[in-house]
Amino acid sequence: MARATLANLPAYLPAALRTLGRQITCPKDGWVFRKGDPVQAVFLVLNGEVRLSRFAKDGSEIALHRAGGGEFFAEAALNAPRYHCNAIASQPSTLLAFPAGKIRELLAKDPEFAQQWVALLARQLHAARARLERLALKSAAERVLHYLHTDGKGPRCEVALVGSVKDLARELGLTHESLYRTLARLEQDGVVVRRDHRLGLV
Amino acid sequence: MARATLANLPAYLPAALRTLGRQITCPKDGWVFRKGDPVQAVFLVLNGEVRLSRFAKDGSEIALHRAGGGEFFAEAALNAPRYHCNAIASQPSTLLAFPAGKIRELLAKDPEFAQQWVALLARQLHAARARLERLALKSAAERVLHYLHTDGKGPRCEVALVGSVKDLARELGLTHESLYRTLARLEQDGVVVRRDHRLGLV
DNA sequence: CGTCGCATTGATATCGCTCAAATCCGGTGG
DNA sequence: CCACCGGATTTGAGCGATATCAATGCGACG
Repeated sequence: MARATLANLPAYLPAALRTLGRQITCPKDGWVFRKGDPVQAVFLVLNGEVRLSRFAKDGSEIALHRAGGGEFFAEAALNAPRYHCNAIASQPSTLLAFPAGKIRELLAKDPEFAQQWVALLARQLHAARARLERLALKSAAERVLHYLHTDGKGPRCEVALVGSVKDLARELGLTHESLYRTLARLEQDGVVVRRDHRLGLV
Repeated sequence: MARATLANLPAYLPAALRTLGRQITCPKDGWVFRKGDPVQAVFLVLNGEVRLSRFAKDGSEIALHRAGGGEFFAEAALNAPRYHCNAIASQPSTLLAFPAGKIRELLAKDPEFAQQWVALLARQLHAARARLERLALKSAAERVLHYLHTDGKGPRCEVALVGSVKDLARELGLTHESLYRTLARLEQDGVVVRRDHRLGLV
C-alpha cells in the first residue's frame, strides 16, 4: 500500500505533497506518458529511472533528461495543456504521481509550498544549465573535468559511478569508446583516479 | 535614471518586479558577485552577458552558465545564504538587481507573483532542455534544423537572425566558420532560405 | 581615411565517431 | 560444476566532420 513508501520520500519533498502522491509502478521500457497526452500529473521517481525523450524523424531517440531516484520530472508541464515529450522507464521503476490540478491549487493558496516548489525548479534549472555548458565544451577531457567540478562532492570532486560507464558517456554526450580512452589518458596523466566505483580528481 | 529602462523590460517580467529592480552597469570582466558573498540579489541581464563560473585548483575558469540579454541569473541563490559561484561580465553589461529579501517576501505573500515566478522558471527549464536536446546532435546541419523546428515561427519555421551569425553559432555550439559553411550547403541543397535577416525552411 | 568587427572562403589538423575484435564477468540453464 | 550467453569493458585502425589558422572583402563608425 502507498503508505509504505513514506520512508523513501526525500527530505525536500514539500510537506503539502506528502499525502498527495499516487504510487505507480512501471516496467522497464514502460511508458509513463507520451508526447501530446493531456497533462495530468507531475512525477517523482522513488526507485529506478525515467528518461524524457523525443523521437527524431529517422526514429532515433533523443534524451532530454534522465530522472533518477528522488528526482521530479515533468514539473515544467504545469503550465502546458499537453506533455511535450515522452517519459519512458529506463529500468523497472516506482513513481509518485501528483495531480497537476492539485499542484496548481497549492501554488495559488499555499505560500510555503510555493517557496518549496520554486526551490525545486531552481535546482533543476541549475543542473540543466551546468549540463548545457558542459555539452558546449569541445574536448572529451574538458567535459569529464567539468562534470567532476560541477557534480563532484568533497575536495576531490568525487562522483560515484552508479551505473555503467556507458551511462556516463551518454550523460556527457560522448561515445563510450571515447570516454574509456579519455578516462584512461586522464588517469595515466595523473589528473583523475578511479577506485572502486568512484571517480575523482588527483 | 532607472525609469528609462522600463522600455527594455521583457514582457514576461512579473508585474510586481517592474518597480523593484535597481539598475547597475558592469564593465567587461567586472565582477557582479563572488563565490562566498552573502546573497543579496537576483539579476536580470538587460544588455551584455554575464558568465557564472568557478575556478579550478589550477586557476582555470569553469563556466557553469552564461546569461545573455533578457535572461535571469542567480535565481537559485534565493534559497542559499551565499553565492556558490562567481558572476563576471563577459562584455560591458547593464543589469537589474532584485533584492533577494523582497523576492522571498513576494513569494510568501503574493500568490499571483508566486505563480508567475514558477511559470518563469518552468519556461527557462523547458528552454534549457530543448537546447540540451540540440547540443546532443552530432552534425552541424542537424543542429540548425533542430533550431528551426523548435524556435522557428510559422509554417516555414522562420527565425529572425537578430544578432550576428556568430551569436547563433555560439547558441548552437559551433564555430562561426562551420555555421557559415553549413548554412551555405543547406541553402545550396535547397533545404533552407536566407532572406534579409531571416532564416527558414524550404 | 583608418580601424574594427563581421562575413566569407580556403587549407590543414585534430579529435571523436564508426566499425571491429578480444576479454571479462555475472547470470542461466543443462 | 560447467558451458554458454549477453552485456560491459577495453583497445585498435581509419575516416570524416568540425576546429583551427589564415586571408580577404565589406560596412560602420569615428
